[in-house]
Amino acid sequence: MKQGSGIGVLDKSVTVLRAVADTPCSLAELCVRTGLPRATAHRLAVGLEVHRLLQRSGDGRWQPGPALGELNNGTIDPLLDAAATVLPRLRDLTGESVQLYRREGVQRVCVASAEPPTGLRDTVPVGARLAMTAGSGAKVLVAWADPATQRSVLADAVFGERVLVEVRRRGWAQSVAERESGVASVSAPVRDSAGSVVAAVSVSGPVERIGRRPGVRWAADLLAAADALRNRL
Amino acid sequence: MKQGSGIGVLDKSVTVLRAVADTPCSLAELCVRTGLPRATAHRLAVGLEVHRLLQRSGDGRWQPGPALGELNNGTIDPLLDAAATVLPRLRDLTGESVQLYRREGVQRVCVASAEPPTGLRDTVPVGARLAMTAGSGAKVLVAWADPATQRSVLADAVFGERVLVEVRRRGWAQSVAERESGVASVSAPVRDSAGSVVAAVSVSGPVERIGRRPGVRWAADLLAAADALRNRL
DNA sequence: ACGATAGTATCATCCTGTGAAACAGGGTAG
DNA sequence: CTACCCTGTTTCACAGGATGATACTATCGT
Repeated sequence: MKQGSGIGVLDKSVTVLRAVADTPCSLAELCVRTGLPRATAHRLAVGLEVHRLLQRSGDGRWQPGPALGELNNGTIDPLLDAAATVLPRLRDLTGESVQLYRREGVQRVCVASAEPPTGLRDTVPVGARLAMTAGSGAKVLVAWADPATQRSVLADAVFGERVLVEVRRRGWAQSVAERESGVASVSAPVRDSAGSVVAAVSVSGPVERIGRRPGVRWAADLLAAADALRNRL
Repeated sequence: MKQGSGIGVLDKSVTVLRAVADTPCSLAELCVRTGLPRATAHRLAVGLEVHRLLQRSGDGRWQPGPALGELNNGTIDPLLDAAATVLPRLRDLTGESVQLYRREGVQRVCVASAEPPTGLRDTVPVGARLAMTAGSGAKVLVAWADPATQRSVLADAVFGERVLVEVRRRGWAQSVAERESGVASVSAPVRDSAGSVVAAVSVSGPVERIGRRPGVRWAADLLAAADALRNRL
């Protein structure tokens, strides 16, 4: 899946920004998260700092800078605002990684995430584009998509129309090793006040730990989180 | 004043982002605002669009993209949030350009702006760093700065300690052709709930139109705007 | 039909960004 | 106290990426 614009420096810079979006980190950790050599990661991070897109905390860790809010002309996305408190709470409750996805055409984008600080865990960087052909978040977003999008996606999806009917009936979806080997997840739709599905909130983690039916454990918590998000829109 | 990081593509990309932060624009206008050749402006804008840092409105104009909010980990700056409504209102009331500045060391940064759509007007791009040695915004930020910063700035400023005493007494500052020839401005401090000055809000425009004593006309409106900002912090 | 303007694509050229290596500083184990 | 490891920062030869003039396409106004 195309993640780059074709402009190397821009692509790497965005990789760096995404790497610290969820959690601040040291330069060494930034190299790990981005895959960049230390000299390159350092040069780009300092460059972004000059433009106030990144800043360093007191202990030297890299984190998002104030210009991100300024370049947005003060526009606050209420869903992201709500996600900033709801996702960490769901992560703490479940002990697993949590993501929020939005549909964009026949792809989905991770627009917010919260993950446990240590241990084996599923990491989806903010900004990452994923296919809509696999995974519980995809099932949810497709289940409530327009018919044209459904037809387009189902042509290549690992699930079929029957699964989508079930997702709409049950109100949530789960998957095992669909998007990624060894990972299971469960997702629920986030609706706006008009009832339209505007995002999907997901809990994901290794199959060995969360089992093949994570919905049994966490559907109620997920639906509560989805409601909390909806109530803030 | 150093505005660049030394990484050409990053610097140009940020120039593009800043150019559309306040008001969306066409590609042609983007070239004017950034000074970039059309091929370069187009390539960078499309690259930023791929990363969702820019997006195109229905009529093809470039505007901030959703990733800016996402990369910020949902962090909302209440001052910028408040500025998004207060600054446009002040611009409409005065008919002139309005800016919000924050102090950063011995410089100030324009963190929000609102300007009239047409005609002769003072443009300060969001993200621009200005000196603290001239201009009404500088006077306000220095007047309430710590003594060390005051001493450092006053060594090179076009105003002296006496001016700062007067600014603190009066509660606002004005200037004529200090930061820029032909431009006059008036500024007021924005305080937080503890009473500390956290920003300066300014009205600026051509001297011929707003006169050499813009404070007479707009000090009351400015102070009201500063209060409106403070009440949202 | 024509000219102007805007958006998009191409590609020869040259300048920029890369990243291995070196350096400096701090922390820790022996 | 010394040696080693790790982290952050800087340097610079070189490879490759970004530039921007130009061409192309589409739309609009006269």
